[in-house]
Parts: sequence; C-alpha cells; structure tokens
Amino acid sequence: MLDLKALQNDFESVAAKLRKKKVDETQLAKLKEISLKLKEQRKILEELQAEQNAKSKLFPVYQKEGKDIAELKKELAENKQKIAVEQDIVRDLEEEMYEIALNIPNIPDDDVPEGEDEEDNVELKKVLDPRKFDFTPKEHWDLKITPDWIDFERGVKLAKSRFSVLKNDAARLERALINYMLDFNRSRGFEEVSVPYLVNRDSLLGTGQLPKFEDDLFKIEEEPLYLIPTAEVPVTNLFRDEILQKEELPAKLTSYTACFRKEAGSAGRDTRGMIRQHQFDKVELVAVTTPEQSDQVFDEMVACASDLLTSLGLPHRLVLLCGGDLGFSAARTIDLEVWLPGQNRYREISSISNTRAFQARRAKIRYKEGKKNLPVHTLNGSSLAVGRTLIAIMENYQNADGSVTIPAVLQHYMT
RNA sequence: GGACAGGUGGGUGAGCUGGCUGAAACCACAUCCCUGCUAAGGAUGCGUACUGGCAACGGUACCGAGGGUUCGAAUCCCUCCCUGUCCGCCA
Repeated sequence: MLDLKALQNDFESVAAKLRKKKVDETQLAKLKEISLKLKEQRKILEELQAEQNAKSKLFPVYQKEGKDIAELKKELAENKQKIAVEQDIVRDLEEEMYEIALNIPNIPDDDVPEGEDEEDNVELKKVLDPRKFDFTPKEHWDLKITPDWIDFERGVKLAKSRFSVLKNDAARLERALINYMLDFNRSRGFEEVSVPYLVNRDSLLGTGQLPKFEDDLFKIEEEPLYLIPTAEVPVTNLFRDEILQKEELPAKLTSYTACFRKEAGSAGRDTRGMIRQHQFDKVELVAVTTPEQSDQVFDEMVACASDLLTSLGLPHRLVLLCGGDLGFSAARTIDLEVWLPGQNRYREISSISNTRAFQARRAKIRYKEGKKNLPVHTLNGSSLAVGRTLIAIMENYQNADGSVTIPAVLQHYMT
C-alpha cells in the first residue's frame, strides 16, 4: 500500500513517480482529500468519545455522594447520538479510502526506465552464448521424443485446456529440477519451507493480488480460499501481522509449490506447448529485509537465479523492466529470459522483484528499529519456473535425432 | 460433521458477580546497580495503531472478528472464525 503520509505531505512527488506506472491522478488527488478529511473527522469523533468517557466516570462518584444522576444521564444520551453519527462518517471515509488505496500500485524506483510495455524494457546483460545447431532446432512440442514425455491431450481430458501430463523421463526430470533448484538455493542461504497451496483473502490482500486481480485467481467455491498463483503469497504472508527482531533479518526463504493461474487476459497466447499452463511448478525465493539490506539481497536473488540457469547450461539474458511493464506490487523488477532455440527468442523464466515497503505496509510486516516498528522490505523471485526450465532443456539440449540430453548437473538427481 | 472446553500483551496466565483494568503476577527482553569470572540478587522500563505536542506528556481505539445491551463492557447477549479434547470420517 501507498505510504499515505507521504501522499499527504508531498503529493506532487508521489504523483510524479506514479505517472511512470500510468496511475490515474484524479484517484490520487481523491485519496489525498479523503485521508485529510478523515483526519479531521476522526478528531471530532475522538473529542466526543473523550467527553463520553470522562463523564461516564462520574457516575460512581455521584452515586457515592448521593447526587442526582438524571441530568448527567440525559446529557450523555445526547452525546451518544452525536458519536453514532460521527462514527458512521468516519467508517464510510475509511472504507472509501482503503478501497482506493488498495487499488493503487507501488511507486517504481527512480532508476526504473520510462516505458509502455516489454518493448521498452532494458537488456542488462546476456549470459552464455546460444548453441550453434548443425540442424534446425525444433520447438519443444515438435521433438521426436515429445509424445513420450508430454501428453497434452490427456491433460485436457482430465481438466481443461492449458493442462498437461508429464510422463517417463520428463516426469522424473521435473522432479530432479525441483530438487536441484531447492538444493542450489539452500547453498545460497535460502531456507526451505513447504507451505499451503490454498490461502485466504487476507493473504492475497497482503501481497497485492487482491482486490484488483481476483479474475486471475482460481477460487474455491464453498469457502473464501484461493489457489495460490505463486509461492510468494504464502511465503511472504508467513510474516503477516508480525513484528520481527532486527537480528532475524534478512530472512531468506525458498519454497517449491505448484502455482495456479486463470490466465484470464491471455486467451490465444502461447496455446501450443507448455509455456503457459493453468497449473505449473515453481521454486520461489522470498526475502524479508531491512530497507538498508534490500538492494543487496535483491542482487543476491538475481545472481542466484542467473547462476542456476548458468549451471544448467541455459543461455539467458537479464532485463530491467520499464515502468509500464512493472507488476502491481513491484518497485523494481529484473526478468530473466531463457533462450529457446526452437522459438528463436528469449522467453521469461524468472522474475525478481523488490516491492520495498509496499507489501509490508499492506501485510503489516514490521521490524524493531530501536523503539520504532518500521515496515520491512519484501522481495520475491522465481528460481525458476520449473515447466519453462524443462522446455528450455528440451529445446537447448535437443539432438538431431529428436532426443534430449539431460544436463550433467541433473544426472545424479535422475539415477 | 457431532459433543464439550476455550480464545486476554513476546510467552505462561489472572480478571469475566459491568466503572478503581490497556489490563495483576511470573517468564522473556532492555538499561542501570551490585558481585574480581560464572551463577545469583536489586532498580527501572517494556503491547499495537492512529493522533496532539520540540519534548515532558496527553487523547482515541483495540482483551479472536463483527454486531447488540448500557451513561459505562475484556467482563452481559447474538453471529461468525479459530484452537483444544472426545466421537465419527479419512491420507
């Protein structure tokens, strides 16, 4: 959530920064107005309440002294009416304010480039040169081995389109990748956790998926629970409503989960193959840090994911997202895009974001700094999307005969 | 799912015949004192959010959540959620 105090005190600079993210300025102005009005109304309410409290305390005194309490009682009954009216005003303003505030995205970092969409993202560097094929590399769904590995039709039969079934070495390779990634992350200081795949509304509000992106989520019908779109949600919310000791920070966690997304806005995109599925596996990195630590930990997370790709021999590049392409909660994001020779292009395989204090304010994750409780910084990043890694291995390690060589680092995970 | 018992500050836990309780006590924690180390002892402080004030220090709200009764509720009433135990069911 936006820092409302910053908005009240320095509206112009907040508005200017949010322009990069294409935020409707009238909403911002309205938010500021409401928050100021709320402040006034709260003051009025609190004064009435103070009066009520003070005079109520007179009752036992009067009774002891044998005084008449009828007059006092009448006075307070009237005051009570005023309080009720004022309370409604305050409540309405609060609701209005939260509704607007919860729908305003995070402020991008100052060095985030201006831009509309992915066209304007900035490539930071390339890692590993794409392999030179002496035959025309195929896309992962066209390999000779694919029917033996992926059953798209029966995934659809079991659920619906955008579901698939892995078989034989592909099923084992998926499991090997998960184990390899978790071990790798652990060696970089990320502690492993295993978390629920269903979460409640408060959790999704905390990390910013709700209220704005309800349509992207699978919801359980008879209960207010949702399938997680990413492990970022349960893992970050581990700390929701908690005050952490400074010594506990940075907390660095890694978790493997399945992820579920409706892909509501992606009709017709990536319908072939396994690039875009309603259910996919992902190993995630999450960090909770002090503001001073967050830049360094962000770099560690980017390095972790990039090194993981390198260790798998997968060529990739690092891309700094522009303002227009930045997600709702992110102040800065670096995407890792893996080279897919069959598609002859780089495709996103990991996305690492620093949300600064945005999620921390929503989820009330704080740490003790001296006597104060300050919001932490939260960061998250994939390391990596397992399905896409599988695809990348299939395309990059394909042989002329349509078979696939398993990367060396994974071989002992598959014995 | 059924029956009963509960949900209080970082933890344990009193209060729950309504006002003196934002909350005893103990533990943990912090600072200080004392003791040549260690152990022990003593003093003080120590919930959260918003808000007024340079500060000292105040105001309001919060005792699972939301309503209600009352001049006044942690304490009474209602609804919901959660936890524990037993039974049922189940990997």
